[in-house]
Amino acid sequence: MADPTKREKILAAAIEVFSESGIEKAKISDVVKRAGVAQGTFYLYFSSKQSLVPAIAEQLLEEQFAYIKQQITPETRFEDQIQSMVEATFTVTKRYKQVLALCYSGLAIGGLITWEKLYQPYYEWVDQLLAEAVNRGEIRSNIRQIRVTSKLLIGLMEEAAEQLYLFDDNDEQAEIYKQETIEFIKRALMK
Amino acid sequence: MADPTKREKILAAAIEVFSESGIEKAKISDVVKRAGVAQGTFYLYFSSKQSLVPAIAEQLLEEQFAYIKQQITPETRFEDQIQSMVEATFTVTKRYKQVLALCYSGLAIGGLITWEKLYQPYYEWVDQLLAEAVNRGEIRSNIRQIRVTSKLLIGLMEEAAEQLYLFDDNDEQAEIYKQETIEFIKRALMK
Amino acid sequence: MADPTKREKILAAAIEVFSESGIEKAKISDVVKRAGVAQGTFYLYFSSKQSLVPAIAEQLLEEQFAYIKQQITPETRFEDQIQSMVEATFTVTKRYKQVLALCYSGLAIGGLITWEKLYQPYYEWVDQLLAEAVNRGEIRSNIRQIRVTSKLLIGLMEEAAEQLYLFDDNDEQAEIYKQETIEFIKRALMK
Amino acid sequence: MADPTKREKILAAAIEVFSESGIEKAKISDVVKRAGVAQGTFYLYFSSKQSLVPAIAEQLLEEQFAYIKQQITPETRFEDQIQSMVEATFTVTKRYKQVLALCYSGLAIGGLITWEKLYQPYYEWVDQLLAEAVNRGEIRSNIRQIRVTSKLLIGLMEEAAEQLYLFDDNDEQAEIYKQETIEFIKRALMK
DNA sequence: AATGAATGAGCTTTCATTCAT
DNA sequence: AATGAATGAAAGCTCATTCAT
Repeated sequence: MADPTKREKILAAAIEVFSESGIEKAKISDVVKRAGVAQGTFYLYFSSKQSLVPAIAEQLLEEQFAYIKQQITPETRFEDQIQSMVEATFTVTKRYKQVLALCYSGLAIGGLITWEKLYQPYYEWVDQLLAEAVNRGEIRSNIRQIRVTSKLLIGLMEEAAEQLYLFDDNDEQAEIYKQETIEFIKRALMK
Repeated sequence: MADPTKREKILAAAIEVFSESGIEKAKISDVVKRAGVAQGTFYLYFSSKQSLVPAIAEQLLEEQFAYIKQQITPETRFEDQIQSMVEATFTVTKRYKQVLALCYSGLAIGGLITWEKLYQPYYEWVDQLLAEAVNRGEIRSNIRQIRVTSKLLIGLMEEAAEQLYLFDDNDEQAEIYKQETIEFIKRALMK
Repeated sequence: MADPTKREKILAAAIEVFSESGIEKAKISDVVKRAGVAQGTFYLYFSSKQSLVPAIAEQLLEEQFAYIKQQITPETRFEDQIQSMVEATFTVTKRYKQVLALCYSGLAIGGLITWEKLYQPYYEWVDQLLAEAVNRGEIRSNIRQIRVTSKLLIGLMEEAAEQLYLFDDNDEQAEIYKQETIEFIKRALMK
Repeated sequence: MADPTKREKILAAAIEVFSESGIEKAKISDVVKRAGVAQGTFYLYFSSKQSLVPAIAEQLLEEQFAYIKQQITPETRFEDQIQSMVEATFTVTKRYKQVLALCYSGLAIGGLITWEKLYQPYYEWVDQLLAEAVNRGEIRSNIRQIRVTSKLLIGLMEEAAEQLYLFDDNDEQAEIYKQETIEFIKRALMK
């Protein structure tokens, strides 16, 4: 970690280039050009083109998670928390839609375990949110395994946002998607 | 469609090779070798390597959709239909887990529209299922837009199955995942 | 061996290029340019740049051995045979001096066994020559192991020729080198 | 020669690395790592990677020559001297077999003259040995040019040792190789 | 329709060398 | 004298695609 700046420059450039060209078409030569470093410098910080993908995914998920956490107030009602989470998920998905698809595809190729590991803190955080809501009596208590529900919850929100922004790419429908998702979740979980 | 047999051989070989090697590493030369045709023959049936992906996806989705449709009886209660759909989705996902991730990634790169189009009949079919259930008074009638709900429904089931088979890859947990998914959906939609 | 012509073209070009540039500096791109084939074609006939070296060595040794064999009459006296062999060795070494050094160095890197294998027929042929001369009573019969003597004999002739053409590169001294070598061998072996 | 210690460390490391990896594969970065100096330090003592080869060769030949000289007593009979020289040559070749092939190949590429120059003192020393033996009437006096005979003599001994240790690599045959070589030389030169 | 040898653009990666500190 | 991060040219090799047969 001699010079964090340089690694970061490369990573940032890589996110841009990968977004624009897709992972297959992206050339390291473009990445380094945009990062303003020499070709060889790339290999001081990353072992290969492939090894960029987890690094990008990590950064993205971290930003994403940080943003969502920051939007949620722990003390509020679960109902409001859901609304905030959905809003946050849609916001973040919109911002990173290109790269998210990319990461998904990049990791699908060989790094499913990595992906799972990166989501771990997010899962744990939602686990806790759910557990507290159960304790407060806000949501049903017949959940067999909280982790599974957390995954369904997160999966559903992301699925909805991806449907909207990746496939429909229709911002006018945003409200409908969000409301339907919130309603879906609230009914599925709340008493 | 002069010689359906040859096209099908290539497609089947491609599904195998793509599953084994991933989309990037897969070589046309391996596909044709396994299909038992010459290198050039490939280009009589497909315009490029890329063009294989939608073709694979199409075939897979068709099989998948056919299987699910066949499992569902139109006259039964929505509750039973959900159960059957979840079962079917898990079954199909398990069978094609490798290739599904692949297709997802392959299409994510450049063909999101295609993907959407391929899902069209599936969406329509679920739309109708939901509409009938609304008519029968089995599920809530405050659904703003049926298509959005269909997407959420399908997305949730696939998400759950993928979580189970792609990430956890833990067949013992299957029952828990299924039950939780069914419970989730029933509560979300039924009166 | 679909098209021997193309492989041969590449091999011939490689011998030229390798002679001019040395093995390290030689570029495959130059080889194919001179051979008049595409870059990729090279890899249809050779698996790598490295794999050219044994192929070149093989061809060279074959030519060399063929030439030497053709110069020697089996029925003549051993004394005359030695003279012819030395002459032939010097002739051939002179002709291929560039590439011989090259092969020697190229094989020294990783393929000593190959080198030994390529010499096998030459060794056997000299073995026989010596055996016959022993039978005819022309050379001393206290040779412990004919193969060792064959190797010494061949090694000495090549060493002498290489000294002359690679290091001294002085054609005026040729006669002296040859005469001394012949004298050396005759005394060493003949009764 | 500001800091002989550092130069020597690099040289010693280079001999090791070159022996293990061969000259092409050997990396300066490995050499400096093993020498325990920084990458840039290398270029304070050597102008390039290529320039290492003559330096290595020089050191090796010096050691080799020193060892051989030390084994030979000037006053003894030529017959005994030959025996000692052959023994010494085999010993040294065995010890340095890896690096010798390497040097040979390394110099073959571009530095034949260097190689010749490095051998100069060895040639001169053998010249003198032979001259003295002629004077003492131990070997035949019809040698046309002593230098040529010295080269043949040295070449033959090294050739034999290399055959044994580089190609056969069969220590059991050592005695046969040595005896045959000694016999060969004695007959070739002695009255 | 079928073949498969030939193509060649273009990629990643390596590593000797430099130079600011 | 010493460092080691940074450089960037250079090359081996791959593989989707073409085309003469």
